[in-house]
Amino acid sequence: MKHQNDIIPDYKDYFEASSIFSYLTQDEMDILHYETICQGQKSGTVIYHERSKMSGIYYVNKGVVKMFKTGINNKEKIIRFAKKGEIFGFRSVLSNEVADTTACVIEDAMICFINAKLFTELIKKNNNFLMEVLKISLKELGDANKFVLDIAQKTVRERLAEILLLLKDSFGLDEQKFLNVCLSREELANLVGTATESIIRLLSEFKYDGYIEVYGRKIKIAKPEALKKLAKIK
Amino acid sequence: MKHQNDIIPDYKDYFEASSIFSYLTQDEMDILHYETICQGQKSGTVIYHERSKMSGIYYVNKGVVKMFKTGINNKEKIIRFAKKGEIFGFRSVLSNEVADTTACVIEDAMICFINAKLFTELIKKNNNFLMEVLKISLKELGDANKFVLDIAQKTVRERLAEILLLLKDSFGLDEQKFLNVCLSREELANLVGTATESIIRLLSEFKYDGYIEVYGRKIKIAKPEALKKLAKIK
DNA sequence: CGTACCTTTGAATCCCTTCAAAGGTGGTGG
DNA sequence: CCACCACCTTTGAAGGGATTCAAAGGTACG
Repeated sequence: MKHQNDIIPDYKDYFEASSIFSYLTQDEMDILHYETICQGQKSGTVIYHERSKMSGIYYVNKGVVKMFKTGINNKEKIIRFAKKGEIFGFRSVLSNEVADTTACVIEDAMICFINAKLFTELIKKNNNFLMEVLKISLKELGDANKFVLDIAQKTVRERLAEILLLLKDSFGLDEQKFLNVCLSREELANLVGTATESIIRLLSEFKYDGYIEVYGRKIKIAKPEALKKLAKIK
Repeated sequence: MKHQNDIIPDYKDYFEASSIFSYLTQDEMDILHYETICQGQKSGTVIYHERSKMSGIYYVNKGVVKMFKTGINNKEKIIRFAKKGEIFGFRSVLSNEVADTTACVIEDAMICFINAKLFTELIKKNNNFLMEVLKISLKELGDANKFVLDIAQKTVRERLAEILLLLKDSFGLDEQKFLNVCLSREELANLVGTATESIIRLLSEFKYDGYIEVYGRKIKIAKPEALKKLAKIK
């Protein structure tokens, strides 16, 4: 493994036991470790841009990456996050297309690069591994379709409540019920699909109603049940 | 092959040469033909409902199927269409989840059913076939993400223009430039993600501007370039 | 030929966006 | 260490796109 950074985790720590790579054989794992390039990345770093040609896929060893599409007036729409143990960038590599999202670090991260040749080889040789990539894609597809329904039919208020709960589920809460992820108001807006000002107004409304507490970018989910009701989740 | 219907196409005609099944071996193809159940289905027939357990996947030999999710006030959001040569229902089968959409015939169809056991066996045994299923999923994922951006940032007018062009691309035009698919105003609304009345007003606006011609449910794409400009497609 | 459903049009309302401006915060360099 | 600047957050006000409700006209099918 080629290290390009001073913080070097243990060999075995690069890939989570629960990650998709647990489906590889020992031999394949050895090759993967040898070929993988890991690098620390500061918050704000762009891993790749929309419309750029992809030379491989990425694995998040630590930190958080947001993936967004750029639309009208350069306004971003966050499609999903990639966090510890997850891969990203494989859609473009496997479809042989340029990237359709931009990937940007939002929490200091350790990002591992796996070149396209190796990744496609692993996929072609190892059926179990391929199956797992398919399952990840299907999960993302299900999530995307669900979001399409939400954004088409729910109000901004309902969507914000739902997004807060989704963030709770995917990043978890600390012992004081604070979300384990910090987003700017603009990022929240780009996630919900609305204007920054609307997010600000609604957060202060939720706060007033006692559903959440807000300290800067730290959000405490005080009453998840109330949010759930508000979000009209079945 | 078990026929449950009076119109019986040629053996070899069931599965398009260009379909995903072309990646099967001859042996696999024989088994597939033996196990597949094909049936004519009238427009309006529901193939499966949201939240129902899936016992297999479906192949469209002829006709068109719409797949939609049901949201607030039972309003539908059409997620995609399946037409000749395409499969549907595999997301739920492979994820081992209940259906997250309802599949409903909108143009008299011949639908073939492939039981889950056979489908998963084929997928596990034939890597090329699995790879194709992955590619279909990735295509759908890319489309879904694109739509999420559109619905988050574009106006209804822009989205309608874009949807008309998408319908043109996926169903084609006849020699008089009429869309080769007929949708009710409500279905168009459920596709664009808006109210039926909005679609009616906008269609008449497009008509007034000479971009389209409308005769009942038949829509003629008179000026695709104008629509493209209107849709703000890059 | 009547009924059910689809389409059309009008009017009122509202949710949300946009624009503008002020207040707050953090980081950097002199 | 403080001043300055850039960026983020907040609040107000105005405007508009889209929804909703209501009712009439049209069409298809039994």
